[in-house]
Amino acid sequence: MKNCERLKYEELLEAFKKLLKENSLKFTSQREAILRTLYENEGHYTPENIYLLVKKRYPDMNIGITTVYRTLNLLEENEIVSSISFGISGKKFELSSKEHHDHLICNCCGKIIEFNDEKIEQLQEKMAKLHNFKLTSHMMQLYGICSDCQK
Amino acid sequence: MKNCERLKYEELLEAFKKLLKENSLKFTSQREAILRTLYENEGHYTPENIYLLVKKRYPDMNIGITTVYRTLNLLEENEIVSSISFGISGKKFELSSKEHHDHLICNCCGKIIEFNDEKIEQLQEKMAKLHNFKLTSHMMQLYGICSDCQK
DNA sequence: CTGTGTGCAAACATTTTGCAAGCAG
DNA sequence: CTGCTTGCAAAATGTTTGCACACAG
Repeated sequence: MKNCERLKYEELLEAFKKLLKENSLKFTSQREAILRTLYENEGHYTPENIYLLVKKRYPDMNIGITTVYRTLNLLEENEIVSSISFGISGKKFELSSKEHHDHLICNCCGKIIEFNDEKIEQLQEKMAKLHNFKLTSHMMQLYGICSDCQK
Repeated sequence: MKNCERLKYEELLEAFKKLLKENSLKFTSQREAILRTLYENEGHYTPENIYLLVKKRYPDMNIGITTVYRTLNLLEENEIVSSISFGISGKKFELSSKEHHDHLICNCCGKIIEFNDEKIEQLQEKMAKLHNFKLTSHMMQLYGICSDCQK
């Protein structure tokens, strides 16, 4: 796990606590467990995935999948995680990093590669302007066969 | 409805019949009703939407939502329709046109505008190449507030 | 006739909601 | 203490499957 460029966990946690306080919400062990699990497992997960990861990481914690859904929605509303719905079954969530990125998805093994291209971003802005849209967000997915699966 | 640039319905129908014949499948009134409904209603619809449109257009036809799902899957496998899953609840389908396009989606009223930008397409190809992906398809969605909703 | 297609009901899968008890502040 | 949170079960959605009958070829 590369730590150099990433937000430290403590900073993330503080941001979360601040957010909770501002909204008169409570800091609970379940909420922290979900946040930490997302932090420790970089990648894209379904609520079910995350639920299982939390149970594995905290075998003694009593947690229900309902809480995972509720917490993910809370985190998404506050842009701490972001979600993306790929073709099949449900949304997948990941921790938002500071940097926006797009996804390259292998049809064969499901691998997801993230990338970012400044020129594409600029063109997207241009297209929005052309249609008088005030852009709030965007996502792009490229589907294909990754180099491993081409062999 | 602009007919000038579009495939005539008869051509679409012939292509569908050909496809059915090649796979030893049968041409039924329900299948035609769904195809025609998609043709007559440009736009992006959920299976439920399409089911209701078909019932409205063919009040005397006995049709179940199951058939709509099965037919949409059949049409999608054969690339006569394509689907896209937006954030909320389920896939939406539309007739495939010859031209690939991307989507500009209003967060407020749900309006969908289609567009295409050759430069973006080229950059997408470039990104795929950079990661040794063999590209099969891609989709891009820009979310924002449309000009009407900004008022 | 044969085998595919259909509608219905039931099964599934995923996500949300109602509720009584638990716990953070 | 107060009221937000939780887990559970049930409900609500969205989609697929099993089956007996219908019908296209």
